[in-house]
Amino acid sequence: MDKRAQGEPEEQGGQRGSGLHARVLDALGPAITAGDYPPGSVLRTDEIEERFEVSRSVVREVIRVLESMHLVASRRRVGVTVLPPEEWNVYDPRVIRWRLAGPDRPRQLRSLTVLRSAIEPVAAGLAARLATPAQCAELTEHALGMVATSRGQQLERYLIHDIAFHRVILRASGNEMFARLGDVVAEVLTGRTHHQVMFTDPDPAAVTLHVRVAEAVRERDAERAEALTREIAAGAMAELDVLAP
Amino acid sequence: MDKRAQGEPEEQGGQRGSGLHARVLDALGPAITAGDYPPGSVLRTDEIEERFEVSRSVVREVIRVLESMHLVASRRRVGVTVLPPEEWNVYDPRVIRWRLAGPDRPRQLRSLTVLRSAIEPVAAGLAARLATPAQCAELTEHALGMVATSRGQQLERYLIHDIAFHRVILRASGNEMFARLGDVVAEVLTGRTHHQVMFTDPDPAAVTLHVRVAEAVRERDAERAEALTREIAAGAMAELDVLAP
DNA sequence: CTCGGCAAATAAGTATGACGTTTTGGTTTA
DNA sequence: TAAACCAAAACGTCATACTTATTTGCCGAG
Repeated sequence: MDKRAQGEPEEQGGQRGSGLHARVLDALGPAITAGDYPPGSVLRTDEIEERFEVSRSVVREVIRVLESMHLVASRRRVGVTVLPPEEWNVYDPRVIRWRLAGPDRPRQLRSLTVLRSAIEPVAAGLAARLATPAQCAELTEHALGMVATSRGQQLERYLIHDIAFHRVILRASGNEMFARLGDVVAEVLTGRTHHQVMFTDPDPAAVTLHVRVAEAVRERDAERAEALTREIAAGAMAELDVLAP
Repeated sequence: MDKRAQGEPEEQGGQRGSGLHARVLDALGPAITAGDYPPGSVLRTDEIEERFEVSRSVVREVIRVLESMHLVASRRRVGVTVLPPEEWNVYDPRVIRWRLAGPDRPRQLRSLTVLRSAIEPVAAGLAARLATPAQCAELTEHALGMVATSRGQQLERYLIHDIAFHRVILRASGNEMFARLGDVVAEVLTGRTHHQVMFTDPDPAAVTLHVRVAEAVRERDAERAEALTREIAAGAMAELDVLAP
């Protein structure tokens, strides 16, 4: 057969995974979640095979993965049909990433922010009751880091502390499902920073709130931790109304 | 090769999907989530191949799906290594189902209930602002259905209304991510009913709360809808402390 | 004795051809 | 006209050959 891409450094775009499997998946996944194939459209395996110049093995494995995300359903004699968005496993990190990278980004960002505003306050309340001393220390450290980097064009460093702060809260909640949202929060915060006008420093009020949350957790004041985090969440929602369509 | 399972009705256990792929997946998935293979253990494809008497293709597709759930990671020259629970995609419906069916059930049930207690009040608040008249009607209908079936050993019919009620709230919230938790809630409620002593009728207080939530949503009172749902959630948490280890 | 590189072994990754199975839809027949 | 039947289409499964990355460990240089 024809030799393709034999090792030369022609790494295109921003996908991870260098295998053929990953390459096809990172082409089809985003395309589907972007709505390029409207619900109900059918893909045939041999068509994909031809389009990407890969073998059936690869295509079939990709289809299986897409199927496991409920993006498509494969049926005999009919082909691989694209499922409507309501069916998608919207909690799958890859689906989230794909949608954040596509035209659905604003809507997705809003969904995720609402999700955050529901989860994080409860997580903070739990963290106040369960956080280890080490976690309390981390929390304070990152809150102070946010203060230190909140002025003078240090958004990138600020972002790191911000993400770490929320990650610690989610992990300290002691709930595995909350903990798993750390990546989602990171994605949202990163997206916000990188799409915002890069000249505006973070809202000082938000910074202060983070410090006070760390304080409340350290003092095991669950009520206050929850209430303060709810304020942070409200801020995030308000910010969204300014930025998103 | 040897002919295996050529169509005779030897359907074992409670898994859906009759393909070989589904059969192997429904054997390996539960085993891994149950902890039968401790994190770090390695599975070799040809070993699985032999154990289940299926071909390489099938095994590879199963591995790819397990990999997409972050239950395992496949590396060349090493094999397929089982990942630690912190890595698992705990929002994948199948992972949830598998864990609920295994020894991790109590812990999983607790996680899910905490998740519910964070999400559902916020969802109810949103539903109060966004629910269509039709959804309000559904809500009332199911709340009344719960009342009607709350006495006299009609737990199964009660359960149906209970599930439907929560599903409508989650869908009416207008948030796709909330909506997708409908199945999770259904799973939790079903599990609770079927593991509880089947002779105790539902708590009348909880029933009343549902009726009042429907009322609040119908009257577009977001605050009240949220507060009442928070009470329902608190009840579910309290109930859990009685039932779970 | 240690370090560093080269070579062989190993297991996953990919390609391909053959066959089985289910669904669909048209065609034939009562 | 309606029911039964047959054939084509697409996925599902199997088997096998070959490729590639990674690890292990041997061996020689320092």
